[in-house]
Amino acid sequence: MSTVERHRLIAQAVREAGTLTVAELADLTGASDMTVRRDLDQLAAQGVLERFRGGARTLLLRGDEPPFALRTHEAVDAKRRIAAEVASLITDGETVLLDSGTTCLEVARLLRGRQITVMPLSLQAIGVLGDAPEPTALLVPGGRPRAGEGALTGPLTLASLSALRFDTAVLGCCGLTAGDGMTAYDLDEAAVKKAVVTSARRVIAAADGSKLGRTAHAYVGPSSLVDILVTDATAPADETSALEDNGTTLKIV
Amino acid sequence: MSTVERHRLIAQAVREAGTLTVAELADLTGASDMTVRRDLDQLAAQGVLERFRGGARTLLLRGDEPPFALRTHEAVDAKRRIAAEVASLITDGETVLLDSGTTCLEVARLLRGRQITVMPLSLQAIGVLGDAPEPTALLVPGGRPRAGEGALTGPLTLASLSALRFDTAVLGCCGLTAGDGMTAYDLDEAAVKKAVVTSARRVIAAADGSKLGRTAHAYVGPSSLVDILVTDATAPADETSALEDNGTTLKIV
DNA sequence: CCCTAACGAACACATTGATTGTTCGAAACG
DNA sequence: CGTTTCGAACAATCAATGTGTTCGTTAGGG
Repeated sequence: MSTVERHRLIAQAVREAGTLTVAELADLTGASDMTVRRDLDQLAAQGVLERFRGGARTLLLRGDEPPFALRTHEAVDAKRRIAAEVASLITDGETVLLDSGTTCLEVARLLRGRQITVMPLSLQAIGVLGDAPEPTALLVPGGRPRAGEGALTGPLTLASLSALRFDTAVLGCCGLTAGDGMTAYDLDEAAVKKAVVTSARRVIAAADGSKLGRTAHAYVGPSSLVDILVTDATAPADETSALEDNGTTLKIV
Repeated sequence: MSTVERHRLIAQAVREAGTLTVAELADLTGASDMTVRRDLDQLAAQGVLERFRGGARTLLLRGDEPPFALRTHEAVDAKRRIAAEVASLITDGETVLLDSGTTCLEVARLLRGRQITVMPLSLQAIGVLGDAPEPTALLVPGGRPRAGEGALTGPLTLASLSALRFDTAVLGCCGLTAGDGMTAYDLDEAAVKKAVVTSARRVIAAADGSKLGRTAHAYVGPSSLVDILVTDATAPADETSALEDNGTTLKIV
């Protein structure tokens, strides 16, 4: 078992049980207690759980978004396929806005070296595209990164968005339904997504099936603002057809 | 010999000779020709030199600034000492502007975890501070990164700077003299440095001795806008005393 | 106040990834 | 058309990381 697998296993177990001891987790993972202790320290630093002497307890409430470091390793190949489709929808010469989130980060990797101008809205994507080879042009938006997520938000981000217009925006989202529209976990991020939609002529949403039919806290806008939705086959059929009725073009990979 | 040492050796040799063959460089470095070829490809990608069949020729004119990747490994311990002094001049709770350049990047490393708000003006520094532990707060300026340097410039950067005020700015520079003032190699960077000075209450310049008495192309402003200059003992004494006469406080480490 | 369990530091070991050199077939230049 | 250079592939080497063990220290409970 790799390190990240064990981290996910521990995070999930602690989240479900609420509280677990080091010994229980060592037993569960098959690793030594020292390794479990090191894992718990790392997960605590990521804000996933809280350490106490002898074990750990969860910090994530039900419905909370799992931290970025864990989401990165969930539904990996679905995200990769979705990202590949999104990248293929982008034409050379375009100016592209790239949202934060793990799926969009995967898109960023595929855009390296493409002949486009891209403005990524997360620190991670900036890192990926920061040393991209020619002819890719990078634009950095201002902003304050959300802890753990690296998603840029705030007045500087909104100002950067309002100063520019883009051919295509690639949007990630936490929830998307025909009824409740697009939603995000974080209010500031939702404000950024709203501005993104305003600044872009074409909006591509990249969301694996688990996001469809789900509703998060912060409202972004109606589903009709999504021109193209790229998702995978795990998306519920009733939801996708309802989204299609609202005017969104579907790409299921 | 490490990889970066060999790269520097090759870059310097090609720069001085103008043109060298793979065989000559393999002989010089003691590495195999395959390794030299790989090195040349990497240096060509960095814009240091131009590949041709059988060897490479320099792209750097005399007086040009060597690329970032090479400067990082020059005067390493002087930069580190200067950076340590700069970091010690910054008080907890301050808001700090951090310029681009290799010396300021070293400062960024020392600011990780400090209780400050910091806005770095280069991609590299953003990368270093992007996952800084609490209680460091990061602000990202907008901008277009200069190829190879990662220095953020342009209207978005200027807008971000004009929207904020800072307690302290840490400025790197390419040249600083009492007579010609502060100068940079790049016009856009000079414009950013001007805005930096305007947005900061206190200006600390971090420049190793080689920068003093040197004048580059783009004018930033008179030396009197530097409140504190942190440099090392290789700085020419006549220059430092002239700067001191202009009102700059000296810290020689 | 003491005892026990948990912790963290230090070391050894394994595994992984990066770097380098070699070989060989392909391509470029004269 | 021959020679030289190049690039891909493979194997060897080295560094870095992750893991487990040991042992002295510390925190908390009785």
